[in-house]
Order: sequence, then structure tokens, then C-alpha cells
Amino acid sequence: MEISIATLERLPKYLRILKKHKEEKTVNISSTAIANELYLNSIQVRKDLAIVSKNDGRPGIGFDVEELIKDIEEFLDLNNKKDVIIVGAGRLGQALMNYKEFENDISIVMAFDKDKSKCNNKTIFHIAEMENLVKKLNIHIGIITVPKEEAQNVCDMMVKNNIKIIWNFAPINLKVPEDVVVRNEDLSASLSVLLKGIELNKGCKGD
Amino acid sequence: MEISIATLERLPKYLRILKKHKEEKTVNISSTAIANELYLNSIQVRKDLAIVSKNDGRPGIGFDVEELIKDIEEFLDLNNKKDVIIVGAGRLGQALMNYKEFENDISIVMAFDKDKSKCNNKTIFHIAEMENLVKKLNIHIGIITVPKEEAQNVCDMMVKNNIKIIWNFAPINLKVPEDVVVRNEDLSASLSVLLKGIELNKGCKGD
DNA sequence: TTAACATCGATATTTTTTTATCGATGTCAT
DNA sequence: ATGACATCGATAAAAAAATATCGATGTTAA
Repeated sequence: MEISIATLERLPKYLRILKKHKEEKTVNISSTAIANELYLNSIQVRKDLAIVSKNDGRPGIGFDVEELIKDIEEFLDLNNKKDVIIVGAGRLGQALMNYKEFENDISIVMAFDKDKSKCNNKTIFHIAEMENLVKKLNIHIGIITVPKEEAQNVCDMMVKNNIKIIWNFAPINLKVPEDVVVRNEDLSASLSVLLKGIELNKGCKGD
Repeated sequence: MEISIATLERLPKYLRILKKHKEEKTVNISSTAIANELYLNSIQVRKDLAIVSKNDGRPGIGFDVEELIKDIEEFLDLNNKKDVIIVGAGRLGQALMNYKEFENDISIVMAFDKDKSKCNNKTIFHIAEMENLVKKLNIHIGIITVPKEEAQNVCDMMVKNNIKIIWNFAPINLKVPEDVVVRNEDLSASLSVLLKGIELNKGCKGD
């Protein structure tokens, strides 16, 4: 079964509330309950879960919370922290470096900036050092949090250093070779949707 | 014509490259050219543009860059800066306060934190002061950049102070009354898609 | 025990979004 | 002029996503 990006984006949301329920000692949870919390449709929840879990829900009872957590985490290959570098140690970069929600998913092993001295108990390397450091470390994921003027340059350096997956926070469309995947975190796009939110007023509570 | 969220999210991307082309003195641009830059389909671009602009493209020539910019900006009601408050003046909050891309869209008129003394040439008010300050200012948009533990509290305060649109960066599902719109900026969801990106390898260059 | 109920999964339907087709229009080089 | 070409918009088709229907299963409380 092919998983869609939409489903993929919902999985962490399921995970989040499942973990909350686990903390509260909930053993079982129904798709309806999950759906209500996330302002989604329960059928959608069941379909999503069916993709990532072979554990059926029990009629009248719901799904086993712990099993679901395990299955989703396994599907997303979490708890198998991936090494990541980040370039751009400004405010946004630092925010990401300290974002607790990522702690189980990725490990930011190295940070670069044009301003070498910056730090927050982590060494920030100068961008020029990337060449020597990254290639041999077998890291394939990079985050770009530099101003848009420098983003393409940074991207090119990453590509040269064997980075294959790029999470780009700069508002610019990066040019990359075929085998490199870019995901743009486009805050302006989000803002547009938000500001039109009043008129549309749909699909917003849930995401 | 109803506009979809997907289209809405693409508009800022169009705007961005149109502005770039305007700077380069391009007068006309074809839907194909736009599509190529954004890794989209040209038909999709034309359909999107048809929704927001009455200016037809000219066969053999393309669209008038300046007119398109004007039409998209008008549609998104930009250049009519909206007043916004932000709660949470940590790294992420500061990053947003200084994000240049937003400058024409929103004006962050007031920032709050539980740590009053923080600032960066802008006064950061204590959260408790929200009650006195925000209600009378007729501000309806709020950004939440506090840790998830405090997010619901902050949200409740915003609602009490007449905020109707909330941009939430905390990884939690906020409970709000019917007439309040929430948009969650869910970085974990993005990360999930990113990390699965290799397998899917689609729809990622474009967004 | 049994009747009312909650919940499920499978299949079908609807809706939304994306992409293709194609005739029309207008440009540009010869 | 005129023929080859680029590009458009409108309509149609295809693909993807969300939602509804419904019989089956199992729970719970009288």
C-alpha cells in the first residue's frame, strides 16, 4: 500500500496524542477518539493506521495504544536517530538545534555558520570547514537556516558533500540534482493560508 | 471560484519568483517558465493564476509580470499589513520577529514572554500584561512560540483577548472555540515527510 | 442469555486535485 | 505575407484523497 504525504504528515500527530494517552495509562483508544482530538474523520484515522500497523483494532474497544505507538515509530523509523548537519546558526537555527520534539528522530551532529565563534555549548564550525568534515562522516541530511541570499550556495556545498536530503527554511527554490530531495519549509505559504483562514475556515483546526 | 488550500500555498511561491523576475526587468513570463522554476505543472500554474487574476496570459508571450504581482498581492491582501502579537520570545519567536519575508504581510506589534526583560530593541512584555494591552488594540492574530506545556494556557489567554486567528508553533493540538482558527506549524510532520523522502521522492522539489 | 451498543474493516462513493487534450490566438523569423 | 511555433483557456479525463455505507465482531449491562 502506497502511503500518501498527507497520511505521512498525520502520523506524528497520532503519535503525539497516543503518547499522551500512554502517559495517562490509557490502554485502548478508538479511532473516533483520536479523530476527535485532531479534528479529523475517524475513517481517515483507521485507514491511516491500517497502512502502518498490522494490529487490528478491536470492535467495541479500539486500538492498543502501546502497539500503535510501536508500529508508527517503526514505520517512521524513529528511535533510530539520523545524523544531521545544520547550516545557519542564527535564531532559527538555534531554535531547531534545541527543539526537543526532534530528540528521538534526529541528532544534529554538526552546525555551521559564517560566524565561527557563535555557540551555545555546541561548537559552531565555519562553513568553509564543511568540505573537510562532512564528507567522511557519512551524513546525508542537511538543514538550511541561512538567509535566502546564501541558501543556494550552502545547498551546493551540501550537495558536493554528499547530502541527499535537504530541509530548507530559506524562502527560495533551490536547484539540486535529480538524486537530491528538498523539502521547503515555506513559512510565507503557511502565513498566506493563515491570513485567508477566516474566509476558508476549514481544514485549519486539524492542521 | 473556490480557492483550495493547495493553491493558496502556491501563491507566495509564484509571488516570489515573479518579484525576482521583475527585478531582472522581465516583462512577460509564461506559465511554463514559472512551472519549471517551481517544479510544478504549467497547467496547474495557469489554473491557479486564473483564480486570482483577471488578466489573461497572451499566447506566445505569457503573462505580464507586474500585473500578476499586483493581482496576487491584492488577492492575498498583502501590503495591507496586519497587526499581530507573538507570545514566546525564545529563539524561534525572535527568529519570526526578524523574518524579513513577512515584512510586507504582518507587523508584529507586540511580543510577550514570561521573562519580561528579554528584548532585541523591542520591548517584550510579560504575559500577564496581555489582558490590559491587547484587548483594546483590536488585534486578531496571534503567534504562539512557547514550549508545548504552556501553549494551551497562552492560547486560552489569546482567545480571551479576542484573538481569532492563531499560528501555533508548539507541537500540541490546541482546543479553541468554534470561531477561532488555528493553524499548526507542525515541524515534526514535516520532518517525517522529509525522512521518508528518499522512498517517496516525489512532490518534494516543489514543496 | 440476550439485547443494545460501540467499533471495526472492507468496499463503494463522493469530492478534490492534478494532469491531459485540443482548438484558438497571436508571435516571430523567413 | 505566411508557415512554424509558443502559449493560452476551456473542457475532459485521470488520479488521489476524503467520506459514507454496511455487515461483522465483540462488549457491556440488564
